[in-house]
Amino acid sequence: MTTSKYSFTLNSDLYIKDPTSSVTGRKVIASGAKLILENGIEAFTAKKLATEAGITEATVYKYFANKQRLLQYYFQLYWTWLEQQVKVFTAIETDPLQCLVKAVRVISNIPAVAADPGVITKYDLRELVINEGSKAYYHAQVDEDNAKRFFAPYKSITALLANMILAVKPDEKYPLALATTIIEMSHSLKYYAKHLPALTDFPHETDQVKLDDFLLQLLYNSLKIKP
Amino acid sequence: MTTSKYSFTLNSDLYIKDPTSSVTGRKVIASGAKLILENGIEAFTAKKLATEAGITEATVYKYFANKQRLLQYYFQLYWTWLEQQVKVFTAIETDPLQCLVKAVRVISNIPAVAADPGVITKYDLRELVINEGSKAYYHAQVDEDNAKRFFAPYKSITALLANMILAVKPDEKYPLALATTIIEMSHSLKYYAKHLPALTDFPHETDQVKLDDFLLQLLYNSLKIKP
DNA sequence: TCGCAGAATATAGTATTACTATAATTGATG
DNA sequence: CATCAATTATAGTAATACTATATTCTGCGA
Repeated sequence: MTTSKYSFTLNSDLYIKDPTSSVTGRKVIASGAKLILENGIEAFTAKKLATEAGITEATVYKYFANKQRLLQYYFQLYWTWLEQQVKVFTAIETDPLQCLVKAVRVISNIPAVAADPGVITKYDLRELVINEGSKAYYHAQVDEDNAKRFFAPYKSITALLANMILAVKPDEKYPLALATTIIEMSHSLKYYAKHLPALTDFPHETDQVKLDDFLLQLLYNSLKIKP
Repeated sequence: MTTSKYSFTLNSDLYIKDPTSSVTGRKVIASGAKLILENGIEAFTAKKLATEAGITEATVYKYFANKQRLLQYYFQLYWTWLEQQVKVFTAIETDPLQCLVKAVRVISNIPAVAADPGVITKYDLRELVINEGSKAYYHAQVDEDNAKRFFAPYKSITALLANMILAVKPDEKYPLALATTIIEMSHSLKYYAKHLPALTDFPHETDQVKLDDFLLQLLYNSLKIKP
């Protein structure tokens, strides 16, 4: 059952042919992620992907119409997976606050894991989304793409977190904006810590602990709860 | 003295020839902003800029090495100007809290103003930076560019806000991260309100008031102050 | 008024990219 | 064994992101 590595279904408008449906398709996904991570989406081309994957350029275009779609595929894959993770890890919690705290920890912190060659690790996928994810929607076609529901998983995890916030503090005026803030900053502060450390108080890439602490503080304070 | 429209000096590594030093250079800046705003940086080319400005493509390259540099020029122009604004508007405040509140309001809210043809309004410049600004640093060359101090103005305004935070709450553990959060969310929530309203609680573009309120709440709560 | 320098133009050219098209080959299936 | 889909090999196009160079224009000082 290699195909069911990711058991959820992604928006089929993202691809021309489902890349999980064949060995070649999976090579496209894996090599694409590797190259985008290494040199960024701007330097990434279909030709390089083909060479890396040992296939032809034409084949790449059988799966994805262009590199924007491939990026959006990773974006959707990541957020869909992360929402699942949040659900799995919070399922055991009964206390709404513990539930929320757990959710934030899951969102903020994905442990590195031994690499499975030829498959992207979640850790890599996360780094890809941290580095390039915003380009999936900071784009002239954002409204079109939104109409195609390409950002549904991102909205979905935000709504999930917002509901958890409401469960703790039912009169919170801005649950969605607060959820968005937590989610967005968990990504961008990690990028800043690595590349623009003057924008953070945790200048070392290793300081995941402080980032988690900051986000939880922000949340506790917003909900007016003593930690 | 049209030349001194922006009286501060930008990092000269950003350009090959100072675009404020000639009529042609100013046309490059104005037309570039117009086109990038209209269709995004991806669709923007030197040829289109040349046509729009009524000059030749070669001339464009006399001013900027590539479109990434032009974008970074707008980015730097915007943050430099905004920091000045913050300084000007907070100068009259003596109370640290009022000072901070004023700063957040200035950062979050730039009034639209009648267009001066051929010159970018601050309102447009802000929209450009909201839409495309993150691409100035979410880029494979971020470390190189950072070494060239291209992001200094962005760091500077963040540091300014962080110091204002410290003035109100000297024991704040994460002043920089909090300042970054306020600054970043003031931009991205505005973009989301317009394009991905499901991520916010203020779905109409006009709801600047709620965005301001959200950011101030976030700040008050983080500083544990009653509004 | 001349001559000069710097600015901009006109023109051309290159390597690369982002695709699209098509015929030939392979490989699995019934 | 025939067939059908997947993939390849090959080719081609329009656009992009520059770079180069010779020419023209413009204002300025001598």
